[in-house]
Amino acid sequence: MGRYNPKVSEPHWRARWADTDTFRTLTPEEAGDRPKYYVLEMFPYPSGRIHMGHVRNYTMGDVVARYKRAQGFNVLHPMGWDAFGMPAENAAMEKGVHPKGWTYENIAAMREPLKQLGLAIDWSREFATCDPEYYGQEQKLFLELYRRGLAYRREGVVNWDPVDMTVLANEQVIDGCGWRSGAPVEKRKLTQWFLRITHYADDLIEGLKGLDRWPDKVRLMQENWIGRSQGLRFHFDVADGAPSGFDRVEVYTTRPDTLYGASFVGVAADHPLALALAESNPALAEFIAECRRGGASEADIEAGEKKGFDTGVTVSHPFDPDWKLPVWVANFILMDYGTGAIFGCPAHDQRDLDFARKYDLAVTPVVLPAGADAASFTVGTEAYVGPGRIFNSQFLDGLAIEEAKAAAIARVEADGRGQGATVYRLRDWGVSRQRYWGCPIPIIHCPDCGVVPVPQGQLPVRLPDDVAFDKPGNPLLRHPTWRFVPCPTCGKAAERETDTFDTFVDSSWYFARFANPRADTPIDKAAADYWLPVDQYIGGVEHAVLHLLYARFLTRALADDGLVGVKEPFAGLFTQGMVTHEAYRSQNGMWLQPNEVEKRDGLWVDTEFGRPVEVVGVEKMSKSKRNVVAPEDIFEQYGVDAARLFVLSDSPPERDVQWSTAGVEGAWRLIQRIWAEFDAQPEGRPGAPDLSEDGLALRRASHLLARQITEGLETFRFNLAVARMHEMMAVLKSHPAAGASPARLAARHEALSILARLIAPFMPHLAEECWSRLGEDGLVAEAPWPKADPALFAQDESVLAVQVNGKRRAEIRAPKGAAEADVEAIALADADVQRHIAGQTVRKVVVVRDRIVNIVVG
RNA sequence: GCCGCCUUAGCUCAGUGGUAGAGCGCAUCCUUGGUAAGGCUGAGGUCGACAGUUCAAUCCUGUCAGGCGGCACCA
Repeated sequence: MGRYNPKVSEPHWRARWADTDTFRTLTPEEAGDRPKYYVLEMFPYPSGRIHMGHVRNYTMGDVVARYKRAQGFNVLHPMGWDAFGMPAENAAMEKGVHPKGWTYENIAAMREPLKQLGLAIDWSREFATCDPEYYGQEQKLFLELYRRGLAYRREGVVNWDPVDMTVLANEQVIDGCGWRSGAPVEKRKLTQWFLRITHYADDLIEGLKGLDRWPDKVRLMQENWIGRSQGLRFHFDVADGAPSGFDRVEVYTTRPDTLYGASFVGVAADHPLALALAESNPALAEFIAECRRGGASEADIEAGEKKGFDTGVTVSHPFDPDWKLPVWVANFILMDYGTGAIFGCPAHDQRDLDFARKYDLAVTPVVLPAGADAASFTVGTEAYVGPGRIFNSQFLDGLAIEEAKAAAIARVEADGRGQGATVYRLRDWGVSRQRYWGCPIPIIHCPDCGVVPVPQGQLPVRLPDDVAFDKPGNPLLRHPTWRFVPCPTCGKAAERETDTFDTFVDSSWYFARFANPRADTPIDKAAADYWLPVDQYIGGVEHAVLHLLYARFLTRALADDGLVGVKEPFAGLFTQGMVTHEAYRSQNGMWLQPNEVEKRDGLWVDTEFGRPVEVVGVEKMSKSKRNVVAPEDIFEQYGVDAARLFVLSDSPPERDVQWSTAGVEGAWRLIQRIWAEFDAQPEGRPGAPDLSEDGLALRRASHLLARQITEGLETFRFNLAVARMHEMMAVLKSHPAAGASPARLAARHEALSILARLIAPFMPHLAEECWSRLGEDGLVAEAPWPKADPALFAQDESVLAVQVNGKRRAEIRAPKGAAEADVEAIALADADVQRHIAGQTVRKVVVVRDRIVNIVVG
């Protein structure tokens, strides 16, 4: 007899797993006919500390990995490090440490608590993206993309983060600010490397349909992000006033049906026509400069004020050469979407209407809502964007919108003025970063030969160790020797590319590298063919667009090159919620840590002085609010299994879970209760359980539990599985070992054996201790998953509720599957039912087999 | 503004077209040789609001309200 002591048991069993290499992944040959299962959690950035979010993420993956192992799968469950990135350089600048040393020390510091979590991981496959063995292979992949034209270099307007002194992808700009620094982003012109993700825009959308084990939400977000739209691309002929060389204005529209409602043509401030006109028009030049300044500011976007400049240029309407439209430069037109020019149809587009009202341009309705009168229908301050019939539109009159679009496109195409087109919001992925701590782009710039790839034999291009961080900007650019190399082609003095990759490149293929992380090619095709796709990927929803879209893109690019055999890297995706905690603020406005406050007489006070403390709300654990609970402290106090159990138990996995002391104590108590039942069981193996009454209820409960927990695991409802464990404890308690008959003891033994295996994915250390206490052979981690015996659920009698006019009035027993007429007779004969239908006419009786009877009277 | 999700006990959440549930918390009592405790019993619900479909709605449909998330001058 004794309490379960995680401090002794947990290290013991971890040592056993390590000694026996329990979680080593089998080679395909070893696996034989075991099916493969690849479960992966998004690998961590090595910040140096693990947090509760890691605990939750990796525990979830571990639950899946252990469950699938028990089911006989050959499981790949690896771990690595997303190790390049800004924080290492910030640490270098702030503390004078080298990014490399800082990163590897952090990895070492995080590896220990992760191992302490008891994760069923094959650690032999571990790598960090900053290992030259990894990024060297990444350089090979890039050169392959370059060879195929999927990587290219061009000058472009980029998002420049003035704090991090680097370029950001569009996806990394949030509300006009850098996603990491939070500083307002500036527009700059730079020559950058891009990956041609737009080449796969259609396929990335189409592929979403097949991802039926992804959250709808994430698929929707990706679809919106790619932003496909169908429309018409065509040109207006310039009628008058344009500089030479500009005899056309190319526009894109999704509403060709409204062409007869056009009242102006608008171009972006950076449109070539606008720039050409500005050369001889100072007022226009000033307007363009103003657009550039204001365009980035959040307040202006918020206000949404439309501003324009009439260029004096006119163009001819495509359907009527005599109809002239003015060309305006407008601040709300984006140069990098479509053609950077539009035609304005104020009656049916709110932006165009705002603009037209401000500058007093014509507003001609051409779509007539059903029931409206063509003679009197007008548009005031709200554009009409609903359905209707086309009018005021010559040959389009009377058509529905979709018909009119087709007709207008057909006419424009027949006239040779343009054609139907698909346009995407998605833009190519800029991957150049002006940083040191990233994968060097393996390119040499030669004054004569231009862009020259680093030859395969000279890879990897290693980062130099001797760099200085005393100034902002990229140390590679300032390095005295590193970048000066001879041109591989002509041998003349040349320079290395000093930009490094966006770290999202590193994480776009690591899952494929795990198939064989020591291969001397980027991806071991045979191993990747065996393991990919990842069967279950788990991570935060914050990566719904960035990481997951890049990974899907790169996998397609690699598949087209025959390097991998699948287009979709992640067959199943689960996005888990955050770990939150109440935040506490003292009277003087200081944030207090959870371990600095306590509840006294129902009020929160600070522990030291007993002064009242305000509970500010439940927020994501963060340093700034100081509402952080360190996993290591919890491991120390309650054990690893209690921490694992708690992050799985209180909320559905996709939602946020609120960390609380009461919650982890509840987890601790469940662990003790489970152990107490094993501890109370007499040693030795009783005979096989029989169906005698003394053990039947217990047998039913344990087999039902097996069914329920299996279902909970299959559907990612871990919190439900934990709730079922709680219920099982009540059943075990009502069938105690003390004074039990042999039949009950046998049923208990069976129930406990099932229970130990069922809890193993959740509380692996406790499960081993229980398994061992029960006298079962080997490790529970090697034991097969229990199967429920359906025969136990068969019952010969069912209990039915009886309703009268929809209200429950009685309960009757009837043979299982009894005929409706018999059940009806039993129900009508029931004393309680008689009472409720007395004096009324029975109008109808509804019998739902084995469930309920409803008697309608009146 | 557009799109999506959520709303069930004090809290965190299950659940089902047919008898409303769990954990935690709370209250009462028992135990104090299982003790950083254990146990018994109990209270607590207009299933966000309204309307519709149905013999029957917490569940299906619609409208509204509140909360959360994503996108946002994308032509």
